[in-house]
Amino acid sequence: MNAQTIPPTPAALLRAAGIKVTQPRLRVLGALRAATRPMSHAELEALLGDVDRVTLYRILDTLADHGLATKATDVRGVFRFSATDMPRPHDDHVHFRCSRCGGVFCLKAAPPPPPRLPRGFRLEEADFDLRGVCAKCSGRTS
Amino acid sequence: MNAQTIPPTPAALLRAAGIKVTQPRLRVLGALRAATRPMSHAELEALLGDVDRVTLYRILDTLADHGLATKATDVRGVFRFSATDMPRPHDDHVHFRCSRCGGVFCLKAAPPPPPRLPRGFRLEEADFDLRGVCAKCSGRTS
DNA sequence: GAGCAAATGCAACAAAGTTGCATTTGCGTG
DNA sequence: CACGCAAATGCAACTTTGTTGCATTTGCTC
Repeated sequence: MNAQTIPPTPAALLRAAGIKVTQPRLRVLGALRAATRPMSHAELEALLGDVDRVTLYRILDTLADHGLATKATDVRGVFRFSATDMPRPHDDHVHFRCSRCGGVFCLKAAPPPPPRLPRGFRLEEADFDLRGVCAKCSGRTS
Repeated sequence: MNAQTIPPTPAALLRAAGIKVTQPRLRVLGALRAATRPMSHAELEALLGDVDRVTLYRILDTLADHGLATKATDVRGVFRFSATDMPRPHDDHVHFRCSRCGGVFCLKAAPPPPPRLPRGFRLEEADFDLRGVCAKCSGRTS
């Protein structure tokens, strides 16, 4: 029980989680831990090259099920995964989505304090999602 | 300039917007104005029966472009349309999405006041979107 | 009523996921 | 070390949500 400053290898993490150590899983977990922001399935697929689409979906779900990754949906409703215990810079956020051009703007405003949740609910992430018309689009009346 | 208490017919609205009055448009706008909540493409398609999928998408976009409908994305990222100037009961909202079972819970808490927007931005809707684990899912450790 | 642009309908495609099934692989056991 | 079995992978196919191209039909103006 000595303090570990060396980050655990993907293989050690998989073993510790009690799931088989396979080549695809090592690559996915490695990529996830190397990433600086939550990654979508499409991004990981492009990054890893030749992993099977379905296998990648399943590996990501498995990692999330065993606590090695966090699964969250982004503003567009697309799943994004990040390695657990990795620092996540863009976590809580205020977004503005332009309903005309579809652009997403990240506002610098701090997200408001979350309301009290019903008993048993555990908060993990919060997005304050605003929609309207951005400066550029509100210029042209269309 | 006399006060109109009679709601305008879909046909009158289409004409006023300067777009052609067609059968599919009348049906879509009618359904939208009869609906009590923002409708997804799939819901409208089921409701209307035999409108072409693509035509329905295009009609909805046309109505939105001409101010007769409002296009917004729901929590899942799916477009929802509502007739403009119709009362929309579920507009501003606090949602909690369970990252494990995917369930959406509508919290009774009032949405927080929106932050100040950059110049030129016009706010139309706001969602305070929380994610985490719901009471039922946090029961079973899995 | 004729002509033309606009709108519709159809086929096809794209992105994001899911499901079923056959094959391969990890790994505990002898 | 090799054997066997469950677990993981890879492939094909299908779903949902949305978009694009093109031929045909329809609304509206003259």
